[in-house]
Amino acid sequence: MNLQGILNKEQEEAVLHGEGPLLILAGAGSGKTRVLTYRIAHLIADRGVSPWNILAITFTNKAAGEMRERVDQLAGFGAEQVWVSTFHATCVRILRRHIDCIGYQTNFTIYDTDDSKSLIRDVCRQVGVDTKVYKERSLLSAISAAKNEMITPEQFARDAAGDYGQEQVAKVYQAYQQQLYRNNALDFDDLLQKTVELFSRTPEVLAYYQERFRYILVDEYQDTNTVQFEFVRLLADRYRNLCVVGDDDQSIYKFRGANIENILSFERHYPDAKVIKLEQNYRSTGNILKAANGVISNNRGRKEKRLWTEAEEGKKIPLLQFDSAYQEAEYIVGDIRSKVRSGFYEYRDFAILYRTNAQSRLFEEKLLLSGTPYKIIGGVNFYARKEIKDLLAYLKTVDNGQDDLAVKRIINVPRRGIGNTTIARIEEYAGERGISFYEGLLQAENIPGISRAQNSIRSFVKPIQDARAKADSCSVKELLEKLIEDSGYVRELEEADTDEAKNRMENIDELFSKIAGYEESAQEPSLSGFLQEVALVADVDSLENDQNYVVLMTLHSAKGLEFPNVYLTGMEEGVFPSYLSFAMEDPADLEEERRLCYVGITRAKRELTLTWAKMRMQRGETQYSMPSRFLREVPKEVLDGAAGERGDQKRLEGFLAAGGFGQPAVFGQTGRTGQSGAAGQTGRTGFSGVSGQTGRTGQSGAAGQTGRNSRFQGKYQSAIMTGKQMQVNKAEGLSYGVGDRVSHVKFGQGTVMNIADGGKDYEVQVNFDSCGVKKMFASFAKLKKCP
DNA sequence: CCATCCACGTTTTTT
DNA sequence: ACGTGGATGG
Repeated sequence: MNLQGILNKEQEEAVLHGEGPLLILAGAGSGKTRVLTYRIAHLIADRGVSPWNILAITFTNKAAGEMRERVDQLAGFGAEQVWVSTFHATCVRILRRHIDCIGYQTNFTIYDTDDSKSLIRDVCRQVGVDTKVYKERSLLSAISAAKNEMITPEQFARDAAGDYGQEQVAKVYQAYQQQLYRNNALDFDDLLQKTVELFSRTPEVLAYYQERFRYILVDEYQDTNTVQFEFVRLLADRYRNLCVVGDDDQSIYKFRGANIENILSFERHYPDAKVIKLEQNYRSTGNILKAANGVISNNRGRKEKRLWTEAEEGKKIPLLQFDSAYQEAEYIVGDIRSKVRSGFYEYRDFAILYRTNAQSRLFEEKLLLSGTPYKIIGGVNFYARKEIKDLLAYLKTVDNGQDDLAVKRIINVPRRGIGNTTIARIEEYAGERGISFYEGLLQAENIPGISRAQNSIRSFVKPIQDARAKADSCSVKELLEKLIEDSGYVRELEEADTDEAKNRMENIDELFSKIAGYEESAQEPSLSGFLQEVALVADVDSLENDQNYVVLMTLHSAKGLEFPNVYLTGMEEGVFPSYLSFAMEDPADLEEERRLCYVGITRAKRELTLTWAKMRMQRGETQYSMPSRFLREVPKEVLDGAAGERGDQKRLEGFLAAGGFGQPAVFGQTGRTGQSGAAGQTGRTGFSGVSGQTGRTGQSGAAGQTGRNSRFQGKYQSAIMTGKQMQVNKAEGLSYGVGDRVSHVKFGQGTVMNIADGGKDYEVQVNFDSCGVKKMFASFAKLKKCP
């Protein structure tokens, strides 16, 4: 493979490294993914390593997907044999084959955090621990921490002896683990922990995987916790061809067990390890890098390194002060719009970053008001929504009746008149006989004291038994269709006829699209396969590069991403750094916040804007804050002098005087035209040409919809309330009209019959070739116009 | 058994 | 401010 001119000296050295342990300390933007992918390609092409013998591990599905793509491109034929996946997915794959060696069944279900919490609640009731004294959340994090440190319930109990509080936790931990086992379920931590247990207890299984994975590469190594480290260590033990890439300055997950020591002490574990530092940054301008270096250099206990770049200095960094968070949001949205209007940037070039999810609210409001397309990453996960969890519980029950939690979740959803008393009786009956809750239901006639519920139980069990009978011959889609029909789930929602019910229906439709997507892409689609995939997806994974919208997310979610324009917002003492990080007196917590700041700054390629507000609402209270200490740590010479001190006021005034956006005066103007003001604006400035957004911009002015600012605001407020992520704004307009041919992921092609303005969205009526007329919401249906 | 009301607790997040 | 979950009364 010819690497000439593609890599710098250090990168090349890392790529060409032969056998043995290798630690790559890769600063932000130094091309670590490039090094990893080229290294894989090099191993295959130049060293004759079989792709089959390579394992590449990442933390997120998105990172895995990206690496997969790049490896496939680079390494060409055979590349698909390389195992590229997340820690958790890797473990699931191994456990599905071998977990029977340690007593579980291979069709185990995976519990998410919500499931774990419910289980903890149940368990606390069982063992008589008061959840008012011992909160589920803290119990769960104690248990999770124990699992990450590979402390078994028995060992935990031993260590806890004498400490009443710890003894209670130990009791819960033990019972929790037992119940998981009975439910044939694993929580997220178990996936790692059980794999390590499997390796330790069955040397032949370990030997198989050691032999299989002769070359192991781990990305984001600074985020590994103790179990993950142990997992990697065991796998690599035989051939010692372990290559890890990480940046101790970007370790931001200590709170969930990431052990920064893993990277700092790699050389201790592998004294013969080769260490390569990548310090040349290819992402950001000189000023942005200086800011990042300035901030991070305040941390102690880090590996010394200094990012440098050959790139130009770039623009100075505006540091803007606002009286309120409201104005901060207004300014930023206006700034984005004017930069887009200038024609030099598109919406997708901007990211608004903040410390906590709650801060997204104000930005969302302003973006909606101005008709700017945006996407919020994070917040409530799609798969964490009630209706979705309900339906998945139905599917889980069909797939694996041993999951008591899933069964109990839906036994009375929709309402069947099965209450706590009945459930307790069944639990008791099943407990005595050592059978699962669902098996108990099947024998309901034998259970005394629940005669009145007999019919209800039958009406719950029947649809599930029917579905089971068909599970092998039916697609997942057909199975779920039948289940929601027979169980009356959708009927209940239809009858409710509220906005909320409508929203849920849309989410259910979305779930069907996901199922359709799965069944198309999977090699051998199956119910278990679908449930497994769904259990391991996150929200960041849904970030699509080809969509044109402003992205909003927490600093944590932003790691690994880059944007031409970044706004680092809410830079206030108490917000960022979070008050919790200095209330606890552990200086390590503050250092983690500082790393977070470093991560935020280094996301920016061309322009970075730092903002803070003197006043903002937090938890219903007005809070006044001082500027963040991190702002002081940014070297003065890279800050935009004109923007400092009073400069920001000037800018703001200038901006507003120039017509800005969003203020009542502007709305009055646009409203008057009766058509759509913002559309006129965007049209004039060549917005549609630049953005590549099709769409009749004539529809795009949200302001044009109503003349009255307040009414308009109310309408959009309700859209915010629903919590639905408006990936495609109504305000963006539709790319199709009545009579056009369109296609839909699930229903295929059809003809648009009608488009009605449904308030916060368009309701589109389409006559599909395959299944007739359907009504759907435009923002959700993602209809594509057929050429 | 179910609907309604009040109190509580709110970082960050993957999987 | 806001949603969740437990207690309470019908």
